[in-house]
Amino acid sequence: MDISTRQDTLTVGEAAERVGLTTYTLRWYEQEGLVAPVGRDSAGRRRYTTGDVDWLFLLTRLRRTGMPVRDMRRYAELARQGDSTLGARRALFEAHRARVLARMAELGEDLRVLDHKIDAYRRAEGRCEGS
Amino acid sequence: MDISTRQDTLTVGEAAERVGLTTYTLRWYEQEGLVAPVGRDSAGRRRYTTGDVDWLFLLTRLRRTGMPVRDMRRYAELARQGDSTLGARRALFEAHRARVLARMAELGEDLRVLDHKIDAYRRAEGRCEGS
DNA sequence: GCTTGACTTCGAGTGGGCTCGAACTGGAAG
DNA sequence: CTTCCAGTTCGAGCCCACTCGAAGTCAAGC
Repeated sequence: MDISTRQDTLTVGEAAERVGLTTYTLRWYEQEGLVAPVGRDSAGRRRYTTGDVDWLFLLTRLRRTGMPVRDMRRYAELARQGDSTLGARRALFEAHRARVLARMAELGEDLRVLDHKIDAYRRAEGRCEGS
Repeated sequence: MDISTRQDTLTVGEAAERVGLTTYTLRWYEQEGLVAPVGRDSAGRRRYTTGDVDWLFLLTRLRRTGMPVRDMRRYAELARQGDSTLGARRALFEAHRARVLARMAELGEDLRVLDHKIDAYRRAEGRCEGS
């Protein structure tokens, strides 16, 4: 309907909004090699395909789970090399999965410490009530 | 038995090892007001009491659960003000607890994305097996 | 045809959390 | 008495992940 949305591609601003990153960050990711060079329109402006946006979304999940940008770059390089790296990519994800699980377990333990502390505060408040 | 461990206090190096931080970080925490000024021996060296170490341990849990140093400082300030801030400190912990829970939920979702991806890689590897 | 606003590149700046080097001091072991 | 080690202070430096300002370009709307 709107000629500007024709062709199923998004501008950097639109893509940024979709994936929850800023336009600055999107350009920086490309520059850092986390994203393969994005297609351009006749005026040299980036046009993000659905595939590009999916890739960016995946990157945000990796990032959010604590993967360093360095490792994301390595992953992106593997992906660009095609099917021969499928095994390596899976291994990378499995290793990362294990780290995320460990992190969750750690958070669970830390949560128990917080709970104990909250309890201690409740008891202390009870004792100080009348003072 | 060892005269140097007399008095139940630890040097900065020992304390660092116990809580899993570096001596640099321990001094920096003190400088940043995350830790009240630590007692000194006759030569001006820090001596960490059991209480100091417990406090440091708690700080490491807060840090590990993603609390910014800024908030840890605020918490330390409250603690230094005594019992009148018990309620505020509990509130701070409860708010933080909620954030940690949210973070864990988020990690759980992200984990599902990772699992789907691992699955996709497995299937792709199966398909490429003979090539 | 002019204005507006989102885009472009480039390099510099920011904020968080440490991390370190330099120069010095003091107590314990040989 | 000397050597050594672990401490002291101070300010500077580092790494990460963005974040931004400046100067310019271009297409669309009025």
